[in-house]
Amino acid sequence: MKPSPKLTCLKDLRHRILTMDIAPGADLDEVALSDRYAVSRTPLREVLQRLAGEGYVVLLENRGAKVASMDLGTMRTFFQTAPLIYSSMARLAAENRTVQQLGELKSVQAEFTDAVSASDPTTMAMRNHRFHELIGEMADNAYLVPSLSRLLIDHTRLGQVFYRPKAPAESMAVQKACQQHDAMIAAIEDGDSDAVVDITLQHWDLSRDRMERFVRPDPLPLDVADLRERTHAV
Amino acid sequence: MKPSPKLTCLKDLRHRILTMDIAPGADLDEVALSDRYAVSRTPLREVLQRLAGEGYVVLLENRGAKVASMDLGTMRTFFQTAPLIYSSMARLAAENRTVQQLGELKSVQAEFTDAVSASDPTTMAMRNHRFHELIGEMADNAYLVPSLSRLLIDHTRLGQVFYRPKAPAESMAVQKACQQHDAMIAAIEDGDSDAVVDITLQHWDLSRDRMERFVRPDPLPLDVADLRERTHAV
DNA sequence: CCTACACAATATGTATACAAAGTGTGCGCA
DNA sequence: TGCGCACACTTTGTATACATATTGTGTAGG
Repeated sequence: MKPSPKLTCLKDLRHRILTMDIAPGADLDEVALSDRYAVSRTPLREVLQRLAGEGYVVLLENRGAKVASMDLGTMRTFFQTAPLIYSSMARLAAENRTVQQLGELKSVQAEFTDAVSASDPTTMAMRNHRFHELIGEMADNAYLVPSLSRLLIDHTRLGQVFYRPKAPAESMAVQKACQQHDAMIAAIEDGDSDAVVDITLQHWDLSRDRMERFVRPDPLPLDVADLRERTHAV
Repeated sequence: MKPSPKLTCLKDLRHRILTMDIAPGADLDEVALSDRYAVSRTPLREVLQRLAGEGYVVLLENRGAKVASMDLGTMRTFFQTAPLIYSSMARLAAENRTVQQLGELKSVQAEFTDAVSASDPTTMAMRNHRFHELIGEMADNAYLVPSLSRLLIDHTRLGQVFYRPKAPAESMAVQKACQQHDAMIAAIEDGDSDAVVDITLQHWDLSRDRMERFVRPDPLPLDVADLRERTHAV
């Protein structure tokens, strides 16, 4: 039962896009990719079509595929939309989860914790992605899942910075996020909709703070006296 | 500038699925379709992949494509999700619409009114679809649009009954829906978010009532005495 | 020197032939 | 007669060759 090269290609491209190994907005060359994954252009194009359907890439008529970009407009929309979808999904997950899904969620959370301990940012990001994707599956809502998936693509890409803590405060934030995951699992297991929505929104606030700090970091320290001199110098 | 057969195929399949000319759950034969639209299997398969990405069809590994079904679980989710997405989109549309989009919306609404006057159920359904799709475009939210699109697919299919009025009461309902469209346009033009959300929810309630009546119609009139006799007879 | 057009090079889109997987039928055997 | 296996048939998946569109470059003309 070896996995088909096509499926490998699909999953690897998803992975590389989420980890920004392939940058947002980057052009994808069909022949280069079909060469890399040892499939012909026909199935490769089907993979690209599928990735386009999932929101990972955009297809341009007669001008190939490129990775979905993350411009300012996108980000604005992202911050506007995320809490609505995340909280809706959380509520539905608490109502509709199966025991099997709950087990898988715990398993993924354990793996996530391992990655945190190992300080492996990429693995952390991917397992966090899987964690939230699973909550989407639990919600069992075919209409909302596509929205969640698209949000998670950009969340995971934006959140890379989250898992590469520079300052100790950042490291603490990851710890806290991890605890929130545990609390979410508990609330989902209890079927406590209100609790899981509450924790989810806290989780979002934490994540948003980090991301906004990345987008709009603290200004570099200035030496005012020095600045004044430069002004005169010119 | 003649349209490519591929694009014709894509649009026509969408149309036929929405009008249930191709029934929910129906199997799609690649060779039959590629024959019908005069394209080879390669571009046809790309069309199917794209339709799958949009939620019109589902692709089964090594077992072809079938039109997205509308089972009980789907419908339950549909009724649960529609008001959330519709009202969110309405609010965003009022905030983000461009004047050009507003013009197009008015134009589509005029066409819809024409179809109502002409009592052309299929055209009504398709123009109603386009009307709400446009509101999605106005909302300018790449994360929510896929959810709206999927809801509209099922709404349009389910709502066919809406536009084939049997009783005078049904005909009145269509008139009312038409007026609500006008009210939505006015509210969107004014940028009155609260108003458009309010009207949108009323619009949903109207539509939902009709659809639920279809799903769970009034029971057939019984002659109780007669029923009793039958019971004894057995 | 800049612009515009033409042609070459590259990349995408389509058709067709072939391979592989799935499905149904019929025959043999218990 | 019922079950199971094998083989043929149908359908889907992949590779490759060819057609078409886009892009870059070079040259001629203003």
